[in-house]
Parts: sequence; structure tokens; C-alpha cells
Amino acid sequence: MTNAEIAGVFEEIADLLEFKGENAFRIRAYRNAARTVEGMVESLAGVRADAGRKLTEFDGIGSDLATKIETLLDGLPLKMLEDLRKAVPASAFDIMRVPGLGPKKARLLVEQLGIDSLDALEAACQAGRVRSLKGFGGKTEAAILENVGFAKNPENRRMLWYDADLLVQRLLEHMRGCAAVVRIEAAGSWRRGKQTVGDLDLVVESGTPQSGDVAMVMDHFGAFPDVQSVMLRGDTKMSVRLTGDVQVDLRVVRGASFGAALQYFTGSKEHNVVLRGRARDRGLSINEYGVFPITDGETATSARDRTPEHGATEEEVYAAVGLPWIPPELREGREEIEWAEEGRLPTLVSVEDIRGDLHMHTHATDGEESLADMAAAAIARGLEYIAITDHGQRVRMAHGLDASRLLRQWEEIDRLNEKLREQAREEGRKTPRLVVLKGIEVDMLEKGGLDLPDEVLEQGDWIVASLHYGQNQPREQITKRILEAIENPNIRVIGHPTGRLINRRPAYDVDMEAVIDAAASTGTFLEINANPMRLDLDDVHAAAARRAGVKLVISTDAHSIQGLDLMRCGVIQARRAGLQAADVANTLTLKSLQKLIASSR
DNA sequence: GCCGTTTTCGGCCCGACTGTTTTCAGTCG
Repeated sequence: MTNAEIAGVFEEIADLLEFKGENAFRIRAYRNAARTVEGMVESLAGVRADAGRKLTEFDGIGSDLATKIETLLDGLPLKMLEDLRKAVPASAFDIMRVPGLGPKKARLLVEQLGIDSLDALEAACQAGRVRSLKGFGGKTEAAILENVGFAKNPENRRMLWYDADLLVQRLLEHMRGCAAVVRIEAAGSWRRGKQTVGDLDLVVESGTPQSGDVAMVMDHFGAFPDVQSVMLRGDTKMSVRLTGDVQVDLRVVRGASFGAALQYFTGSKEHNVVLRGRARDRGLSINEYGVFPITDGETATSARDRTPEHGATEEEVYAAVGLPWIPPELREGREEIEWAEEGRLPTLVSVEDIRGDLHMHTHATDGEESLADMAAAAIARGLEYIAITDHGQRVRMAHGLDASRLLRQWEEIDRLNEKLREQAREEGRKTPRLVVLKGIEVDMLEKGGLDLPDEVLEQGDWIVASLHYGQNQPREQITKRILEAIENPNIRVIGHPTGRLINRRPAYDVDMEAVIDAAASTGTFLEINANPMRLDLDDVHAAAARRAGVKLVISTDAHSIQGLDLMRCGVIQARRAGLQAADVANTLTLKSLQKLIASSR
């Protein structure tokens, strides 16, 4: 069983226990373990096979879960899981997808009314049978009717970060038009740069509820053109649903609490749990209003009205528990607290560090623009070098280049570079504004080998190897194809190394540990493809590559001029992996990059 | 179910909002 499958089992157990109303901390233990396993790159099977190591060395894995992992690795069934599955109907999870229905209410619906589907739930509401249950009433019944459609819609997946970002920018612009908004920031998983985003969170600084400022802010929020319905509205908190079923939560706080609220709503939940545990050890309590000493008799509402000592900025909140500010992209409850504690927080790579873009297409294959237009667009974006990497001939659909077409394109690139050098001389510059590298994205073929011969490839400057066909092959074959390319001295980088398309296609089955090891020993780079649907390598694998000493290359894989602007999507993924500029090859000057390549080959 | 320099039991983060409650449970993030 793979790590991902084991993580899936623990998640399922947590879901089932939740429905059964089990101890919340026991449920959390399973979810923590699932997260730990999901975030590992080395295989649990490998760790188990190593006599010098124990499964319990990982955070959140104790003796019980270690035994369960061993059972799963042996391919044996887990009795506990089988019993739980028997005890909980599958429809329970559909019912819990209805906003407002959690495990307790779902259980009542199943056990008291025999609800076994969302359709049955809808019918029961319409017949007025739900309101008679204890804890339910007319309003709850109406709310279920209104929300059941949301649960039924299979298209309600998490948004790509890029799509969330477009929406966030529109929301911020709209809200800044409100006079009562002093400051506004978007928080949540958008701010952490997660590859997909569920809800959006906005934190606003404004006056007190009594002054009427909060009402002004909320009215303005409700007037955002996409708002379809207001889900809830209280003194400090309001939630709306936008067209497309996107939920946006708004929190309004005073300036003295703005940093604490921003920290709180940025999450992640796991990061905050660790942070609060730390505060507790110091006799402090952190909430969305600030950091307070723990005193007896403090009520929930008192924090809102008291002025916190530490809460105006995020830096204050972290400082109060003895830590430096932690970049949002790292706040996943992984190693970031440990790093912060030991003063080892990385200085994360930024878009400004990027000097070159080493994967893009032109209309010679499936791109939209000419070579000259892509080069001009790169100059306009301040890039110092680019590689033109159209498809090799295997990608027939894209009219991939055979050797003679490729060599003609490379001659064209030579002429373009000459023109750029000429321009530089005219402008009195020592170096041209842009250097264009002669590249190609060759295909790693189904039966092994590449779709262009080495005699051609060795004449190029920058060869990307990608896998587009035969993605369903078994793990051994896929891994073999990639390892073979890595061993080829002409190959500089493996493009989108897992092939996954978020929300559309899973990664192909590849032994990424072996790929990373081979890349490390040959000096081959691995790509972080910045396309918002790819983000491949992802944060977990990119972090593993970094630990192994592999250099990453962040590339847009642009098929148009606008495609060049996606670099920031790749950079934010790299930041989540804890990458510094030194870990990313295309932050180097071209000269240094070429030196690095020469030294590794 | 995990964890431990107050260590093998008793903790485990914290608050807003809603609805159905006469004081709180459930849900959510």
C-alpha cells in the first residue's frame, strides 16, 4: 500500500469516527497521522524495511497507528475500518456535505428518519418531517432545502489558486471603495498559496460595531456584484455565497487586533493549534483579538472588548510566543515552528529573484505567438534569458518538431540573438537585454528513449524532457523512462515530473524518491511547472528535492504571452516548499547557470 | 489516539453565529 492510500484510510477512519460522535481528540489523532503520511516522500514500506528505524519516529504516529500501518503494508484488512464501514451508511457523508449539517445532525436524520440520500433528505424537508426532530426547527429545515443543492453539485470542487486570486483581487478592490474600511487583507489558504482554495477569507480593520462602521462595511460587502445570498451576519462576522457557490467570510476587527485576526484567519488550522499550544505553555492564550495572559473567569466576549497588548501586527503575535514572523506559505504545521524556534527560517524565493524562464512554446508547435513576440514579451517582463522549448515530434497533436524543423528554429534563434546583440551595441550596452536559449521539450517515449536523436540535442542549449504519452503504464516502466532521461547528459531538466492536472487527472505512478536521487547524483534539474493546473512538482515533492540537494527550475510553460505572467503561481508553490533563491536555478545569471551546468556534467 | 524535563494519566486551541434553546448544542473555520 502506498503512503497516499494509507493516508486515505486514516482520513476515512476519522470521517467515520466523527459521524459516530467519537472523542474529538481521537479523531484529530487520525487526521494528524493522515497529514503526516501525506507529507512524506519516502515510502512507509521503505522505513519499515529499514531495521534501524521505527514508524513511531514520525510525529503523530504512536504504537497503535504504527501497528495499523504495518497491517496495511502487509495488505491485510483493518478490522476496525471494516466494523466502522458496517456501522455507518455511505449516505451519511453526502448528508454532511450540506452546509449546516455536521455529524450530530446527520446522525439524527439517518437514525430517526431513515434518510439514505440527498433526495430523501430533500423530500423529508418538503414533507415537513425534519422540523419535528429534536434540535431541528422550521428555520433549519428551510436552510437544508436551500443548501441541499450545494451538496448535490459535484462541480463544487476547490478552486485553483489562480482563479481564487482573480476573485480575491476583485473583492479587495470592491471593499477598498468603502469609507469605513481602514485596512483590508485576504487571508486563508489563498494567502498561504495553497494549490487549491475552498473558501475566501477577508479581514477588515474598521471602527466599533456601535459606531455604525461595521454595518457600513457589511452592507458594502453584501453589495459586491457576485453575491448570491447572505449566509450569516453577526456583530463581527459575515458570510456570503457568490455565484459559482464560492463562500466568502468577512471578519471586522479593530486596529489593535488586526494582526491577530489576520494571523488567525490565515491558518492553517494545524499551524494555529501548534502555536496556541506554545502560548499555553507560556501561560498565554491566543485568539483572533490578540495574545492574553490566561486568567480565571475570563469570558468569551471579554477578549473582543479588551485591548490586547499584542495583536496589532502578526509580528507581535509571534513575538509574544518567542518566535519570529513566519511567512504564510510555510504555515502548514509541518516544520516551520521548529525552524522559527531555531532561527533557521528560509528567506523564501520571490518573483523578483527570477531572471529567466526556461520552458515556453511558440506557434511553431502549440503556442500562439512567434519566437520574436515571445522574446519581446520576455524583455517587457524584465527577464534576462529564456529558452524556447517547443514540443518534439512525438507530440503530433501539437505539430511537434522533427530534427530539420528544430534545427531551422535554432538558426532563427541564432539570428534573433545576433539582432539583440546588435541592439545592445547601438544602445551602448555591454550585454543584450535578453538571451534566447535554443531549447526543445523532448518526449520520453513509451518504450524508452527520446523522440529526437542525441546528435541533434547536443547542439541545443537547454533540453527539457517530459512525459506526455503512456501515462497509465506501471510504476516500474514510467520510472525507468524518466531515470533513463536523467542519465542522458543532454537532458537539463525533467518537465512537469508527475504529470498531474489538478482536479482533472492524477499524477502518473512514479517512484519520485528514485527520480530525486538520480537527479541529485547527475545534477539534473527538476521543474516546478507554474501552470496553475499543473504546479508540478508540488510543494511536498519540491521540498524533498531541496533536501536531497536537487536544484529546481520554476518555468511557466507559456503557450502565449499572457502565459509568461504565471511565474508567480510557480514561485508561490516553491515558497510553500521552503525554497530559497539559491535552490532555484533560474534565479542565477545566465553565466552562473551555464557554469553550474558545466560543473555538474 | 498521541504525548511527556510538572511524564504513563489527563490533558489536548479558540471563538462567532444560529437556532432552538430558557442556558446551550451544533456547526464552522
